[in-house]
Amino acid sequence: MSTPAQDTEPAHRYTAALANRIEAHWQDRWQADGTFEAPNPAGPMAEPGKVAGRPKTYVLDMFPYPSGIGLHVGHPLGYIATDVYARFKRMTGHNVLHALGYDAFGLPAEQYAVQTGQHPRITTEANIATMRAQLRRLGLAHDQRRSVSTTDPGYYRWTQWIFLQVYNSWYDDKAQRARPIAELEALLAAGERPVPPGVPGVADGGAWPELDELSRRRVVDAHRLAYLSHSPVNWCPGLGTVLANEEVTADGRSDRGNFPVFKRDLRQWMMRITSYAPRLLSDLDRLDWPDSIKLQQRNWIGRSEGARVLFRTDAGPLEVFTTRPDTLFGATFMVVAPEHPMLGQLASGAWETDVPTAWTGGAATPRDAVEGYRRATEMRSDLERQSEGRDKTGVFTGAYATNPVTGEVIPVFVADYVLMGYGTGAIMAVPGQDDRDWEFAKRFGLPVIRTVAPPADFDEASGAFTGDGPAINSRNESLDLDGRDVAEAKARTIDWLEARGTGQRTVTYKLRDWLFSRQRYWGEPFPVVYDEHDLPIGLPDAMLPVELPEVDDYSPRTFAEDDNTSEPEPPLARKEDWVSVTLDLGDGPKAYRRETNTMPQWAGSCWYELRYLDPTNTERFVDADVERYWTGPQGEDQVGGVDLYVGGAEHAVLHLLYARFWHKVLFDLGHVSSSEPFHRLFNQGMIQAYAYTDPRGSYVPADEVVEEVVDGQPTYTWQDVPVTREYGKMGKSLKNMVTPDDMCATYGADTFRLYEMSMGPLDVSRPWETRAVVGSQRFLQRLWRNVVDEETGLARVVDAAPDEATRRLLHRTIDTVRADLDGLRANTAIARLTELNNHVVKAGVMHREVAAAMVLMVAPLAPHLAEELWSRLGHDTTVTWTTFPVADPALLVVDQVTAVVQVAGKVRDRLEVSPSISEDELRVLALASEAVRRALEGRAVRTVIVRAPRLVNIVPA
RNA sequence: GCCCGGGUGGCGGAACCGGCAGACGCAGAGGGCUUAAACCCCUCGGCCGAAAGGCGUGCGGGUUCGAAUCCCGCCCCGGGCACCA
Repeated sequence: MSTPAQDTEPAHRYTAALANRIEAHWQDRWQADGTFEAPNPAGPMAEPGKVAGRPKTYVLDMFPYPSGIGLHVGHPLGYIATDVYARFKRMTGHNVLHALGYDAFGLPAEQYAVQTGQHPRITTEANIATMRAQLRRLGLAHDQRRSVSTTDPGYYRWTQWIFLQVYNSWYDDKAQRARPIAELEALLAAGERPVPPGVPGVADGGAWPELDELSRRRVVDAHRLAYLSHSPVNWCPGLGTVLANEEVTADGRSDRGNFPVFKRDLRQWMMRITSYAPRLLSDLDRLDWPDSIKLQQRNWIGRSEGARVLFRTDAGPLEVFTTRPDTLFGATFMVVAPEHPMLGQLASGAWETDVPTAWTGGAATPRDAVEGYRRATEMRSDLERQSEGRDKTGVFTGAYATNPVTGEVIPVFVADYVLMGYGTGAIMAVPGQDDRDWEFAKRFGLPVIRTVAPPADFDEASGAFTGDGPAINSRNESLDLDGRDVAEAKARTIDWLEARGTGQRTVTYKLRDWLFSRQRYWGEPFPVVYDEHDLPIGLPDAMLPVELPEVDDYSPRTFAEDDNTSEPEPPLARKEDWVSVTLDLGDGPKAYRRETNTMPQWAGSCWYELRYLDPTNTERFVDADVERYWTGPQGEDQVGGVDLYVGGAEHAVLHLLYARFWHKVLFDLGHVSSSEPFHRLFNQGMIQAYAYTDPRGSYVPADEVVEEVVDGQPTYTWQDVPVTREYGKMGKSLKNMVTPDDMCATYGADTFRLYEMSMGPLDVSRPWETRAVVGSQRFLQRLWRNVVDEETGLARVVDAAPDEATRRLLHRTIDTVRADLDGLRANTAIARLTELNNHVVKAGVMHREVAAAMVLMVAPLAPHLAEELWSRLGHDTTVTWTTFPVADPALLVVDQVTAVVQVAGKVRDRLEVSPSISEDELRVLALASEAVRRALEGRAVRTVIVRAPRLVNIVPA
């Protein structure tokens, strides 16, 4: 065991030590030669000669976050897959752009920095350096010149610039696109657009010429795609920041940290992503994305067709949204959300005499009841609201409304099962046809009118009937729905409402505007200041970047996780000498206060794929020609965008939705030529791992666990103690972490790459198994030994032409490997290459022609080894730009195939036949088979199915 | 509850449009080389059975000359959404 390997091993065996030497050598060489630098058509990276005549391919990995913990073997899976694909594309004549940068702002960097006591910039830079080194060791063919970091002022300057583009635009619903804000001002001034009602601080009904300067600014601000909103937002005291809807889990906790989240009225920055809901939805059809991701985005955007209907009340018209206008005759009460703006007016009267106490909640007046309910709702976290079960709560407002089709007077309630953020924040309740309304009606003793006839076997006591059926009880003097199905009844009702001006057909989306500010230090500062009126002003481009200032205390102000009375405190607000600033914004030096919130982590990743294209440009975020070349519209569908985007499915509705939104704004404003950022998306699966716990529930080192089969059952022990196996994530605390560094040291980077690619299809999750890695190493060792003499280190290939069988196998392999690599199926490509390699081992001779082709085919997978073998075969050029082998069609034609002979669908014989054999010939041969005669056992033949030349199926009587 | 995926040897997986189930690899068994071991090379290997043969792609049905593959109904696992009117 202690015998040094060198004593017994041949001097030139492909061991981990040799692999590591080869790998270091070629990595240095690639770096010195700039082998993977992709030429641009224009700008500082322009090399028009290299661009011409080559199709382009843009291969992108999801922007990694440089974690302080380091990588485990699961992290590089996607990077290796894109590297294999990118290398293959280079070898088939493409100009390939493949780069990797760092998404380095955000909560984890800040938390890690707080733990280590170092400034986030220092920790972040150290983490990036560590990750670069880890990834460099894998031989990833990235264009290093294009590696950007979101935390670099040269990068976030443009993130701020894009923010200002969004800020300085509005959405023209008629044109269905964003336009510069100056065009809105012109339209307002010309009277071509009315001043909308409801702008805070502006009296309704005023025309533009009558408005003062401040009111005009407020009106314009109310149209911006990035705007300040004073509205209920997700406030997370445990994190000390507000969060976007996408960052809050279904049970009302923060996605990160798992702290409770409260709805609080706060002034925060929002982005008007809702304007883009129709296009974000419909453009999904043009994308080559996994159906599951498209579906998740569709569900998140949540389009619903229905109608808005006005109900008359003493406090004025109360508007509801419903997807079931056909059930209007069954609306026996109404419910408004606790945050509804009309609530105060609705609850202004006194109780009538016979109102049940269940309705009043015991309050003396409707105002008390509603106010108490509203406050109780506010004090509860979303989590509490949900965990209190689905038991409906609410109080009567004391107000009544008139059902527009029946003329009936119905009570109006307030209840938290109606959400202010969706529809109009008010509903008509139809207990007969809606489960939630049914529950509420049962609890408060409200009447139920069925307007859709349920099937005969329907249990009337069981609740609402939400299915389709003929309408009943739905008739007045001018509208008769009875007998109509749901679709027909909906249409007729809407027509009736529209004719009377009490309702209209409409489409509603679940998507909410994007809460864009965070109370964090480690993020992009907003390029915004406030004037003496506390109105925001976007800074001019010339003042960018607004650099993140150095501060003494960058830690977030967090609170007890259930402390919902506290106020968010942005760390930057503590730096008073930075916050107060004197600027000349065109009207002389004046005092301003800076915005102290920072942007969410998603900001930097919303456009990084564009910066890779032109990372050093100081004039524009990306040069127009460069952008058009790499991501411009092309092909029949004219979509454009990144050709292949690989990453995990966890970003389905976060990054992927935000990035699409920003990209569309940039497209509308003419800054990019494609309407979508990512044309093709591929989700790689996760590499998971087994973890083991001892009887006390503590994790034990997974690599020290012994597996034995006892009585046919696998058992696991650690230091003779039985342990329990579980399957899940890989992590330090689970004591099952395996790192790429471990694998490179033990086997070499090429073996590691090959193993990750051979484990299975890229999109499937699977368990990591270190002991299986040796299989990939054996393959590379055999390939090495087939080409190189282990004693001398010299190539041992023969120049003679290979035999016919070998050559045919080679070309069949070339044909399938090409197709497999192009289709991201490296696992099956490797299987075919292994077969060919094993064939050469068995033949005992490696012909130069075969060796060259094999080395080139292996090059995308195991690039260092391929470079070394290519060099030892006498070449002085890199394999990177050498043409991938092409199969000779003549050698793919087989001269003999195996025909299967079945009797009653069971294989009974095999015949070697010509591929051009006729059906009749094959039938005769099959029927003559001795095995067939035996299997027939004297029975007569009823039918013979012949599929020449592969198969015959004989069906006995 | 609703919506997506997915269930194939001891394990990871292959099988492209309905036509040889289990490619390739790991682990295993046997053999060769070796003083010996490792490496390497060869052979075996779904299950039952001595064999002939039978049974086999989560379970139960169906379509078909023929089903891992298509259809219907279940079960289990993974993921997403969830008071969205």
